[in-house]
Formats: sequence, C-alpha cells, structure tokens
Amino acid sequence: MRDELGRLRRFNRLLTQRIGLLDERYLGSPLPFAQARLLYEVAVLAPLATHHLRRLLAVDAAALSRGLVALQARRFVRREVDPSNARNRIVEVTAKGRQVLATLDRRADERVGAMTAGLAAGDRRRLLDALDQARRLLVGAVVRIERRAAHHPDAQAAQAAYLGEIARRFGRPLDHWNQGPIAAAVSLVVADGRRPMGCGALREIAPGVGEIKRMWLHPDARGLGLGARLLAALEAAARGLGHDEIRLDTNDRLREAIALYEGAGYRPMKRYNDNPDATRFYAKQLRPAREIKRIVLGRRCDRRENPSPTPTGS
Amino acid sequence: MRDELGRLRRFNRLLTQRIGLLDERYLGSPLPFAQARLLYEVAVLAPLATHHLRRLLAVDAAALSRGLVALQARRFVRREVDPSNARNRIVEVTAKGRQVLATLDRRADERVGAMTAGLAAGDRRRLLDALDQARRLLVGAVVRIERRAAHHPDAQAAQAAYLGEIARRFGRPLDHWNQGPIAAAVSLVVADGRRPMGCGALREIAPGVGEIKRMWLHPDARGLGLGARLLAALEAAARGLGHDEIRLDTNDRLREAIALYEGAGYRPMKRYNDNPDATRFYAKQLRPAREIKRIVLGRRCDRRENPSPTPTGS
DNA sequence: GCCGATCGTTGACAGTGTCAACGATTGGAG
DNA sequence: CTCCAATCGTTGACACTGTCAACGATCGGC
Repeated sequence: MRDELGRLRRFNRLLTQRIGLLDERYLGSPLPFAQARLLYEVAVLAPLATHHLRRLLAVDAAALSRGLVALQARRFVRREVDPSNARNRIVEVTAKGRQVLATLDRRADERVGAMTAGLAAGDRRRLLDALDQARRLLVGAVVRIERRAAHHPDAQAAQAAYLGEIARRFGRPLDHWNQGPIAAAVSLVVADGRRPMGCGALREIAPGVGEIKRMWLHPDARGLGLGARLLAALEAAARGLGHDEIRLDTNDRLREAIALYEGAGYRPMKRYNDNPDATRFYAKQLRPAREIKRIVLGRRCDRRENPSPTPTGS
Repeated sequence: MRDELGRLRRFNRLLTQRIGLLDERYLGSPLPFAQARLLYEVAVLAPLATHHLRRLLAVDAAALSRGLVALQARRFVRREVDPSNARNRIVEVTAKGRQVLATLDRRADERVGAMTAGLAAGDRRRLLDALDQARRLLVGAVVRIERRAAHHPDAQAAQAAYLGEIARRFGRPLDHWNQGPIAAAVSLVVADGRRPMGCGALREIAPGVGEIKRMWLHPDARGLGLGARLLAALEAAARGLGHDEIRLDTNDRLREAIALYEGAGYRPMKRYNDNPDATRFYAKQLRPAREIKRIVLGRRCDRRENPSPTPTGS
C-alpha cells in the first residue's frame, strides 16, 4: 500500500519535474501560458456564456474576466451581451483565434513528437497503450455520475455546453423547439470532483415512457467509456421511475452519439415528435429490473439544494 | 501518427486539467507551493552547494536564492559558507525541515490514496503497472547518457550530489581519500534534456585496467534500468580505451549499488586500494568487443568545451 | 416597486519566474 | 604581486498568475 502510493507519486514527479511532457508553457507561444490554455478551453466549448465557462473550467470569476479581456484585446475571442439576459456575455472564438490555436496545437505536437522520437515503433505503441490504460483507470477512479437538480449551475453549464457544441457543429443554433430549459424528471452530471464534464437528462413524455435529452460529454472525456456509464445511469433512473421504454431523438451528424445508442441496444423507430433538428429516432425497451442497480454513484449532493422537489413531466 | 500525438496530449490534459493528481499545490500546506517543492528537492540531495543545486534542479539563480532565504527564515534549511571556497554556500536541511517534509509527504499520500480509493484491487494494480510501464518508456525515450568533460558543471553537480548522498547515508562525509576531483579518463552524465540526473566516471588505475568511480543516479530516477545502462556505457568506454578489466570499490551499506554490480557480472575480489570508506571490491573481465557498441548515445556536446584534452591517469 | 441574488469587473495583494545589475570572492595571466 | 575576468550569490525590477473583497448593473420574485 505504502509502496503503491510511492509508485503513483514517482510517476507524478517524473512528469512534473523531470520530463517536460506536461509543461506546455514554453512553446515560443505568442500568448502567456494561462491565456493559451484558456483559449484552448474556450474554443472547445464556445459559443457559451461566461458564467457557464466559469463552471466548466473551474476558474475564478476574476481570472476568467481578465483572461477574456486579454484575449479579446488580441481579437482572439468576441464577447457579446446575451440578448435574453443583459447580465450575461456570450463568448465566441474568432477565426483569428482559431488560427492561433492551430499554431499552438502544431507546436505542442512537435514538442511531444520530438519527445517520443527516440522510441521504436513497438515501444511507442506500448507507451501509448499504457497511457490510455492509465487514463481510463484514473478516470474510472475519479469520475462520479451524480444526480443534480435541473437548475443546478453545473447541470446548466454542461447543458449549455451541449447547446454550444451543437451550434458550432451545425453552424447554427438549435431550433427554438430545443432551446430553453426542459422539464426533466432526472438530471445527471458527470463530474471529476473539480468541474462538470458531462450531463444527461431524462423526462417523461408519456406514462411509462421516458426520453433522454441533452446528453453530452466534454470532448476531452470522450472515448473512455463514460458515455456508456452515463447512459446506463439514465436507464437505471428511468427504471426507478417505473418506465418500461426509453426514447430519444438525434441527428445524423452526431455520429459518436449514434454509435453509442446503437451499441447500447437502442433500435431505430419512426419519428415520435416534431423536433425539427432531429433526423433519427430510437427506442429501447427496459426489462423490469428485479433489483435496481445503483449505477448512479454517490449521494445526491447539490451545492444549492432546492427545497421543492424536482419538477416532473412537461 | 497524428492520432498518436493526440493520445499523448489527451493524457497530458487529463492529468493537468481534469485530475488533480499532479497538482500538489493545495495540500493545506504550511508552505507556498514552490517552497514545498524546493524543500523536497533539496532534502533529496542535501548537503550540497547552492550552485550545484541550481544545476540539479534547473532553476534560476534568483529563484533558488530567494527560495532558500525563505526556507532558512523558517529554519527548515541551514546555509553555511563553504570553508574551502567562501563564494559557495552549503545547504543542509534541518531536523525541523525534515519533520515538515514528512508532514507534506503524508498529506500527499492521503491525497493520492483518496484519488485511487474508488478502484478495486485489480484495477489499482493495473493502473500502477500501466504507469510504471509508461514511466519506464518515457524515461527511455527522453534520457540520454552523454560524455561530458570532468569539469563540466553538470558532471560536477552530479558528482557533488553523490558525495552529498554518501554523507547523508553514512552520517559523515567521505574520507579525505575520496574527496576532491578525480582524474577521470571518461566522465558520463545521465540527463533528460533539462537537468542532470546521474553520473559516472572511469579512470585508469593500471595499464589496461579501468576503475569506475562516482556512479550515481538521482533517487527519483532509480528502478528504471538506468543504472544498468550507465554501467554498460562506462564499460563500453573502457573497451574503447583498450581496457580488459574493470574494477570498483563500494561499501556494504550501498545495497542497490552492490545488486547492480553483481547483476552486471562483477565478481568480488580482494582489496586493491587503500580507500578507507570501501568495504567491498569487485572486478569484471571485459571481453574484447569485435565491434564496439555505441551505447553512449548522443554526441559529445559540452556547453563549455574544454580546448585541452581530458586529463587521464591519476 | 423593492429587495436579495446573480453577473461581470476592478482593485489589491501574495506568489512565481525571468532578466539585469551588483558586490564579493576566486584563480590565473602578466 | 597586481590586475582582470569569471564565478557565485543577492537584490531590484517587472510581467504573469491566482485569490479575496468590493463594486455597480441587472434580474427575478414578492
């Protein structure tokens, strides 16, 4: 046990103090380190309101404000007042910002490439496999899927990131049909103890029929099996509500999502709603579980507890 | 290839931005982060002269000076003027300093332990194995064993760290017999591109007979096979000088070193010198290599090239 | 219409990393 | 022996980072 901790911490020290793998500070960057990091994080999530960014990046409001001001001064980001709420500002990355980001990206690749250039192909593969294995296990050890009130800031931030990613990938925001809050019976948040990294909601659209909405994972958290865990947690929650069927709609362009749903046993069905952004519809029959598995780990621990019960139905 | 870089950098981001594994900053420490880190590094190497510390830690002279002043103000380290050279200061860690360090160590262990508490025993073992594998491969990819002039600052710093570790482990400095510079025919430095992490020297003690002196690895770099690589590099250098035998002396207390030598084929022999600190003596016959393997990787690249040839013999 | 909560900004300050300049000391050339 | 260049540690200056507190502007609910 004592030795196990030592091995972990030796790895830690190796990476922080010996090998510069993690230290992406000195890339001859046109930007100070914190700004470059912020630009990357914002670009992955934008367009998004500032206070949601604050949640998703787990940074201080003051630091974020100053960082965004600095990035805006260089015309790497744009901030516009949210038309629906003048207190909020929507942050977007400009074309110039994305261009600079591509440069930084290339430099980081070169640096990491040079670092592993000394390895034979087989060793390189072994290294990457070991790192992936470690990544998967570390995430498994740290990440929790927790139930949160639908209006909890973490849940709202992750859902906003979902809408932001759709807007970026579709080149336009979702139809009005899909905007605004949804009346979720269950709202789950994937979190690593520091910041939310995913979300998913379940609402009842007919007696005994649940619908999965706004399932999202931070791009950096994809490919680690978290999507399947989140989906299973939502299904478990549906069983807990007595549902025997779950439906969902999605879009052809969201290939990762489609693969996830089909892999989890969802079958295509005919259009069941008027969602103008949806092109595919799926359903899965839930076998009544003899024993509801507690896949949802951790206790409900909203930071701002809502005294009234979570609203259900639409 | 592009994807390989992505996997490496995703791991990087996971550890830096998502999982706090590497971020040992907020341990409720009685010390600011940089000072805690400095105290750890100094404790591993002390007693040692400041300018050698500067090399081994790869920190700016100004930062080191300020850090040591701060640690001294808290009575965690002691700095004394080097009696042999009034410009230099010898840094030592006080008992109070080691005590604080033990506290920090315990907190870090608790933190890492809490992080992996969610893993089953099998997964925990798999995680540690994957991290060890990654550590070994990363070190193999990055570390170089380079020939350096005996008076090169990196070589001198590593040798000084060797003497400092002996002094710490023996509870007294080495006998005068072993102090001072040695007339090395070959001086090798283990380096990761940022800072020296080991050294070894070879000198000729009789025609055709080499002796290995001052072989040392930074404690954080042990257990990764670097000792064997360094030893092989020294033997290759001896072959290059036409030696057919290598000898070395060591002390019963240096168990890791003894295991390394015996594992590499060194056989005990009778005392061959008057070294008062030595209790064990080893020799290995070198088969004349038909083809001298270039185990010493990298070209000779002293930062301060010595125009005169490296002195040989004693 | 008022009040408390939320949002973003700004000031202040400690900590950090880096460059330049400075005295003190050393070792060697002349 | 003297002088000079190099080395060593310290200090000043400055930019960058992270955090806390205070502030106006805005919003939502009673």
